[in-house]
Amino acid sequence: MAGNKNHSVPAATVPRLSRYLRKLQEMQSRGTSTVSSRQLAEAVGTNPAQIRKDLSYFGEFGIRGVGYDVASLIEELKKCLGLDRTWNTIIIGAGKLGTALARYRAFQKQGFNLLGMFDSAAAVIGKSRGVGHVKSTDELEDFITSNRVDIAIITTPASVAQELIDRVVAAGVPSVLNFAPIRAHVKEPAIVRQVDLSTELMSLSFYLNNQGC
Amino acid sequence: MAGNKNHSVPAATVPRLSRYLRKLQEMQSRGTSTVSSRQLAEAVGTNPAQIRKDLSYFGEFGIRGVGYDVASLIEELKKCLGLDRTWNTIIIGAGKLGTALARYRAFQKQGFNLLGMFDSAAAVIGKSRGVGHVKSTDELEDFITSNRVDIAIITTPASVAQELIDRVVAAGVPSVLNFAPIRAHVKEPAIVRQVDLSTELMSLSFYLNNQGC
DNA sequence: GTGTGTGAAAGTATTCACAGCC
DNA sequence: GGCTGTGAATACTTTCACACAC
Repeated sequence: MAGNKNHSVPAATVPRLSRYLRKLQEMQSRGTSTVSSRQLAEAVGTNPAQIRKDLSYFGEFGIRGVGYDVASLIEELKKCLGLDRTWNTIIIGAGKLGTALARYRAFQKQGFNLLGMFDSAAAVIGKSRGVGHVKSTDELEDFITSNRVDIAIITTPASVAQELIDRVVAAGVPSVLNFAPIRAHVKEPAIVRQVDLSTELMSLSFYLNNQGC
Repeated sequence: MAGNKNHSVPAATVPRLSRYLRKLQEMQSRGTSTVSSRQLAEAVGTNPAQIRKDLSYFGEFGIRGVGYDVASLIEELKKCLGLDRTWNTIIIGAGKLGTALARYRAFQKQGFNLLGMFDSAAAVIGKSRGVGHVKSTDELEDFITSNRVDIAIITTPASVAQELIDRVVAAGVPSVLNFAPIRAHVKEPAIVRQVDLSTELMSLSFYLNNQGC
């Protein structure tokens, strides 16, 4: 069986695949060569049937009575997740958070290639922030036109985030990872994901506060 | 495992409440005093029924035929989310990301009070990182014993994250917000939430790659 | 025997649609 | 007229349980 289309893959499955991948890579580095759905489920904190069901959307990767070969399951998952290629990224916002991400080289190893950083503050433009010089946001459109940019990572203040997202999407960037504390919107067919510190803190607050309201 | 959750509020509702709150605060600062579920839904990108259903788990906050009073809905949501009080936090890991979070004062305004930062590297201990001096992780247990710490924010490398989480939870911290790229586990009744950059990037990769696998 | 792959069942979440109130 | 609050309906997700392969 070949050519599963991913519009039938449940949205909830996708982030789990990346957690399976990470755990499998960790197991591989410790010398594990075979794993059952039960062992992997234990390691990532889920149910074995969840894992088998998730994998079943993409193919049959296991051997009955045995389990999964760690190395080949890693390869399959990377293929499913589109990690058998390189994605070009830019970071917009060269503050502390943007700089932290630029210097976080771990994801370069997974195929995310940081092409450049942009900021609007004269004080940081031209400075080195782990990936060449910081460019002016004025140059965004030109840069996107002459380089394939797959993912724009937004680490600007909330006040300018949506405007910058609109600009990069209009210039042709197909996806956005937004760290600014706004609910960003993009025009179809572009896609956006949010990383939202304050929502996570407030969720903790809710569960800590379990006699309130 | 037996997961005893708060009341009967769906887990999916909780993070949405914080997004409603953020948008309402933004609307209030622009002078809006009344809002209908349709207007709020439009602003946050969801369905009006979703909002009414989410709010209905906590009470009846609206006026039929009119909508919601922005100011009083803000107050109600803050109460529901436990934001009518102060939560004490610490940051463990004084690298770029930890420092970025420490300097991000926006969440101080929502009632999250940063008590201190901890690191294990001699080079940063004692340095100023936006909130007094960075303390040694050796002092964690003493600090937690003598100060009420509600939330530990983990911004360390993956290799030491789970060990530090185990230590702070054992010392009595009831909740953890983990930025390290591991799937952290905590012993009941402590709670943990993950902010996972690489999972988000890989999810984008999956959807960008829509003819793969 | 062991463990996968998968329909069916159970459990959650979202959306509809309308009664009731302003 | 408008809009909320909510049971009912739909859609989605997880878990069960067992046929089947090793």
